Amino acid sequence: MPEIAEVRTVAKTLNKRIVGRKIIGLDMPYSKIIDGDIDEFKRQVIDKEFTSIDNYGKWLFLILGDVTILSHLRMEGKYFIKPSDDALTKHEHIIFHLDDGSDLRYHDTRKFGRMRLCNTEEIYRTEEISKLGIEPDHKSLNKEYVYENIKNKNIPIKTLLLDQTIINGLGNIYVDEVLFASNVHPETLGKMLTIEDADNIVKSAKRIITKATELGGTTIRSYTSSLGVYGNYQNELMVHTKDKESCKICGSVIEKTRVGGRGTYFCPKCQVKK
DNA sequence: AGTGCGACCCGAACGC
DNA sequence: TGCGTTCGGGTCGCAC
Repeated sequence: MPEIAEVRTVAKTLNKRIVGRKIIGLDMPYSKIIDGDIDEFKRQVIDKEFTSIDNYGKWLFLILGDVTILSHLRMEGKYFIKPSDDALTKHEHIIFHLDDGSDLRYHDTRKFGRMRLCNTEEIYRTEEISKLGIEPDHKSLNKEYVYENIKNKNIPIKTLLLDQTIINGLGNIYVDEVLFASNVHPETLGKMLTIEDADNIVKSAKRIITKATELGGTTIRSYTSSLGVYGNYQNELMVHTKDKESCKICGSVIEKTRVGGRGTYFCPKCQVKK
């Protein structure tokens, strides 16, 4: 569930809370979260200090000077800061003991999240990061770029936007919102879309992600908070989670369907399939 | 190469 | 009530 706006919120909060703290110990009750050699990971992060926290799309960068932990929260990954002597809870899988008596704890009910180590100067050359597209609100994202990347695709636009290689950072919630705002039906194949559709998608994505970032992201379902921080974009949602409710624009009944195996909400009147 | 889909996970919601 | 089943959601890897 954490998409770009939520990950930015986590990065911002972690920057305030752990920069300057040194890792003095590490426990890994469920070490499969970490890709690569576990002992090497441990050896590399012990005695390092968090120098800054950043993100690119949904990827979080926990920067420890010359090495960086790439952390992907997938659906339910969360970080918490707690006193070291607090008992571990069921879904706390990776525990960083810090030099001020607190822990940074990675919590993930579904164990889908992943972490791996890389050299800080090589972040953008890693397999995970190098293939990612442009962030929705970055100035270099424009209609020509999007149009060129979708115009030959025999794939539904919803699926294309969820694949992170064109636009980086949109997930199921914001893709539904962007397509609604663009008057594009989620099942429309990439090759059916016009440059005007691409323009609408770009403009909507910029507006929606800018607003969602300002509001700290979206808090829906059981996924509530990370580090005690709640987002407020859920109050702005037009279609996502609105099955059978009336469209705020035209009054039609919002429908729920599946596109590429994902729950998809849309307005049948505002978003006509081509 | 391009495209589709199950696996990874587990708790909540749902159906009987 | 209590059980079994379905759903969800990001990404990878395999199958066609």
